[in-house]
Amino acid sequence: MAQAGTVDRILDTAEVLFAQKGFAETSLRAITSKAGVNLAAVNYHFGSKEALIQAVFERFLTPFSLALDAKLDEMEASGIPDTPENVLGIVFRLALGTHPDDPQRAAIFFRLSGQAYSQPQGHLREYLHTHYGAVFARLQLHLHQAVPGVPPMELFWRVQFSLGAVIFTLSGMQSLQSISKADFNMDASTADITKRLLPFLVGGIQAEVPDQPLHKDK
Amino acid sequence: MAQAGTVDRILDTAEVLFAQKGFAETSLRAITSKAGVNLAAVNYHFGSKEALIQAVFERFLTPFSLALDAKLDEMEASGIPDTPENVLGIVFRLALGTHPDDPQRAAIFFRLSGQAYSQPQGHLREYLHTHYGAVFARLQLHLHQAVPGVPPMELFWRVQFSLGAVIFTLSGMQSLQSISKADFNMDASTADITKRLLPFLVGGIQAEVPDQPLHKDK
DNA sequence: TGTACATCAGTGAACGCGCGTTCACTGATGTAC
DNA sequence: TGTACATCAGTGAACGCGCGTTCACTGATGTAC
Repeated sequence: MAQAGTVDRILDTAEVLFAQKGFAETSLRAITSKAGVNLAAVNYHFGSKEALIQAVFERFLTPFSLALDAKLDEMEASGIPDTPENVLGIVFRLALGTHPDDPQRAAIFFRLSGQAYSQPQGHLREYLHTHYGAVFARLQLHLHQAVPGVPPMELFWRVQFSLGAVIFTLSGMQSLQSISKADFNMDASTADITKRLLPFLVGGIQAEVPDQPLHKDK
Repeated sequence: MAQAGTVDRILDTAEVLFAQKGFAETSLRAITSKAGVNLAAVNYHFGSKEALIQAVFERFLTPFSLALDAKLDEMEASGIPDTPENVLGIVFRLALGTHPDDPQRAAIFFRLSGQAYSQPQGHLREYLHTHYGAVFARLQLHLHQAVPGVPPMELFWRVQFSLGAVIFTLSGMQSLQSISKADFNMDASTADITKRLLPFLVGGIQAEVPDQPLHKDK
């Protein structure tokens, strides 16, 4: 990968920097200088910073969604039951990838996912919905079967809450790790944190839905 | 408030814009033009944008932490038990304030809290720890008594996860509301969402802690 | 009471900086005849 | 085989823009003598 082409070097570097600092906070100058390519190369190959972001998404999400589809096939074929642990566990293991100790990978995945939702302009979200909406819907269906007592809309929001917990935590990892170290004298790897996250999210997603109406509906 | 002084007009406007778009995304020109004051007035009265952010925090958090202290006094005096619902409920009601239908207020509170943690430079976090660390520690103590089975460090992380769920959701409210409307044909107010959040967070915080060691410890 | 000076809120214009983007250009490789 | 042209990856420098900040300045109010 040291001698990879310009396009791949840009994508490799951009992926890491975007995950570490976010899209807006990562300048093209930072990417190109770290990648050892000319500043103008990004606009030459991708057309714009926005298009580079989209390309990073595509290169990352395409293999992920294929793997997720395969895992769900496998799950259905072998009769593994739909429980919140199983469904979320699949996503987490895929997000951590084959290198569960690589602190970057899960952060990249969830941070990219999160940016897609919080992006004010819709085009990125629209792109993702078009290309990856089917897998996401399939995942949500399994989750719904795992917690049939939670109405779809409630589940929609709980998935958002979960995404928020994951993204916020992984985004602020550096700060949080130093607090964790100061208060408890203990380091915390990404793998540790995702293992702490799973029970928390499962507890939240399968929580009982209060049956009183939500708000002033007599 | 229409005829308030320059300093208050800046603070009022900055608070709203910071909550809507975040600190980095809100320019001094946006604040001063909306507030109807001169651009240079911010640096004249506060010294820098960073100091303005700190002033917004102070004006918001001082009454909040006083009210929280009072509520915890009240709770202890009247013998209301420490349950996750009660402890989180207090925070939520205070964050929503006296106007539970004001979509801004909760967003301001949680977004400000969140920025304090995710800020890469420590000075803002240090400032908050000095001025509001005591109330926060008291809150965490009550939460610990509400879920005695969860070790302190696990609880620390679960509070982070909760913060993340709240902040991420409220930050992306505009986007999420349009998705919610498109998929379920239903509007969602901030008050609705905080009501959905409470059971989710309670479920997550009181989830059982897996007793197997976390990672490769034999 | 009048005058000189100090203080202070507020202003308009400019400064330097980093940003994404653009543009004219180079040099290597492929293709047509 | 040689020559003219086309294509394309990559480059260095500049562009315009919005940003936070700075600076000289104004005008009103207070204070000293």
